[in-house]
Amino acid sequence: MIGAVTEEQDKVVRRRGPRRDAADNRDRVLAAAAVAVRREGTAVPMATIAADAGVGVGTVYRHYPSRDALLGALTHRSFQLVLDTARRAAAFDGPPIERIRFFLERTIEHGSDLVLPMHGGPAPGDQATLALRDEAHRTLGSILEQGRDDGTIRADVTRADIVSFGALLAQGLPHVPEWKPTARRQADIYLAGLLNRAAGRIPAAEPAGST
Amino acid sequence: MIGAVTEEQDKVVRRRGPRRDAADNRDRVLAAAAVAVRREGTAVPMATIAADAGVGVGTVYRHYPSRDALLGALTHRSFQLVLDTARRAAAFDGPPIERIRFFLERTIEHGSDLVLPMHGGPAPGDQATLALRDEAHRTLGSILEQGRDDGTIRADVTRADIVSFGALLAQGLPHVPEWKPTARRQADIYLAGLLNRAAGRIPAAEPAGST
DNA sequence: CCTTAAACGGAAGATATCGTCCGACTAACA
DNA sequence: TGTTAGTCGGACGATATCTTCCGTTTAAGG
Repeated sequence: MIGAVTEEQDKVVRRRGPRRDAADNRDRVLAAAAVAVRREGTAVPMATIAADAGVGVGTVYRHYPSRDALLGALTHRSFQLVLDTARRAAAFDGPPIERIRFFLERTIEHGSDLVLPMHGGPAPGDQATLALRDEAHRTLGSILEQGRDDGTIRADVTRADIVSFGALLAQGLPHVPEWKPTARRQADIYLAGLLNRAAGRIPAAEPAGST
Repeated sequence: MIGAVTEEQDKVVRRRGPRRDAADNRDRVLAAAAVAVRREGTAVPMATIAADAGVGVGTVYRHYPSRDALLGALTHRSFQLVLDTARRAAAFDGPPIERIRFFLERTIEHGSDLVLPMHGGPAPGDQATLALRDEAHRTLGSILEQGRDDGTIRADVTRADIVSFGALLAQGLPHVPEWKPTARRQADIYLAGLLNRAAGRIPAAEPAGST
């Protein structure tokens, strides 16, 4: 009996992996959706996404059974990118303010890959994505605390402030065609505002390589 | 003959003014549209707007013959508010940085009345609205120049920076329910970043009027 | 090369939304 | 109060978009 059961399970568990074309199309649909959603909003026709991805509508619906599923996948991917960026920022070699700068600049560069703010963040039931978001917030929070502890960053700034500002920059303004340069300027001004004025200009430590 | 013609023209020219109920409904539709568009995006069904305004769809279409006309009216009104705010800011009694603060705070307060950034600014052919926008930009620019001239504001900041940031704050983040407090914090940080650090606190040169 | 499970595209029925049209209603003026 | 131009609401036919379904095509293992 046990042997037979094992064989059956084996058959069920060892299903073939996904086909190449399927995996490719899945990615292309997600990428096309990201661009289309930023361009036309979340109500963009599925047919448009399919056409942009170079596949049929049927293929879109096979990979993402509904519009919500597709938007959910988009959101998940966005938060993956945000968390990844936050972690790289935390590992960046430099004072806290420069880590935050790193985070904001990278976020701006991601551009149309970040679709999260446009339709309300993670769905309340999407635990996986919520976990990603929370971890990203925590990571950013730890950077901020370093800056508060060493006195270089205003003590009244919260991690929610940084996160909100990053989301604002990622979201952009629909009617500004070349958003990135503008976003970089905004970030520069904002970062200056983050510094603790009372601290004057800290001795900049060593010019570099003082790790 | 001339007399007869004059009489006819008189009849044509002296049409009655708009009826009370018509004027009221017109305003209610615009107000409802502003809220609905911010809540659901520019693709919000006209029926929803009509219901929110407490009128029939026919009434919406009579006042605004198409969705574009309605969005155009929304945009026009938004820029009227922005220009008005900019002018009040310019007349505000205080140093340039406080005038800019006044502008940003007022812009945040307007909240859902400002719908402009969500669908791409004024239509290219809408001269009246474009003029409103340009005048608002100029007004803000003059405030900024005062700050640059007296050395209190960073010289590398442009009026486009201020305008973009204001638009960002007005736009908000869809998934943040209580946006205004967050926006006020962002503005506070940004304003700090606007100040000219090198200037330290300069002796204010001449109090003013040295133009 | 052959077999087969899986993926593909797009036609088609079901829905949702649009914008028009017209009979009923009412504010404004005499 | 009577007249009437102007306004109101919402039903309706046209259009747009959604999602499913299935015959055809293809990647991958034997």
